[in-house]
Amino acid sequence: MRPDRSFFENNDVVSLAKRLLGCTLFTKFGETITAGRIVETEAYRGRDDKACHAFNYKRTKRTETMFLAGGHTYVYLCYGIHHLFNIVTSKEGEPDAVLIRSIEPLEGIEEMMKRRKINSLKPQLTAGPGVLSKALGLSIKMNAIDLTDASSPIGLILNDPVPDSSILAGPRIGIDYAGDCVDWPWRFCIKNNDYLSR
DNA sequence: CACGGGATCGTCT
DNA sequence: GACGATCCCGTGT
Repeated sequence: MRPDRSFFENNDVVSLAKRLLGCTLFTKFGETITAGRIVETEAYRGRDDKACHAFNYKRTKRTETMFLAGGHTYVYLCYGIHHLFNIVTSKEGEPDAVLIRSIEPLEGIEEMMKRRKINSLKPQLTAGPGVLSKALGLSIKMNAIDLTDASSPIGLILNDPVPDSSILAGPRIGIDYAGDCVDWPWRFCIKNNDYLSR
């Protein structure tokens, strides 16, 4: 089942990034369902994290979404091409988010391959924040959607937590500009999974 | 396998 | 007007 608001309003975005590993992310457009198991995430925290778009509570048109209550989507365009999908966390006014970096395909694999224009099942299908969005049909148009609304086309299913012993932590990707935050080990993945990025 | 570059556009200065 | 929380393909070894 979909977790409720209180799950997402957790103010510890780092532990939530770990908790989201193993959970199922899906989209349902009409009768078309595609889904995957989250295997890689990154935490971003507005309060003190220079890698976060909303660092130091910076409000712009784009970051406004991150200030919404936990449980909303935050989707933005990267390098003009890729739509990166995040889940906003913490209470309204506290701009934290978890970037979903990789999923392992579960359902609607044919549809995902069609969207990706790929004709064989390989990690490249959904391993990476840009390609996973494409596979699930996510785009910037789906910014600020409420995941706790049972009628929303995007949803999360809470599964059993992945034990710490199966989680690998490391520095985040592509944030060279983030000063002393570059080394924070806020990237998490499930050990030995075939669908990890890079 | 490591690398280098091109694609492409919303957002912020 | 510059630049990214990326990806893919080409080249060379």
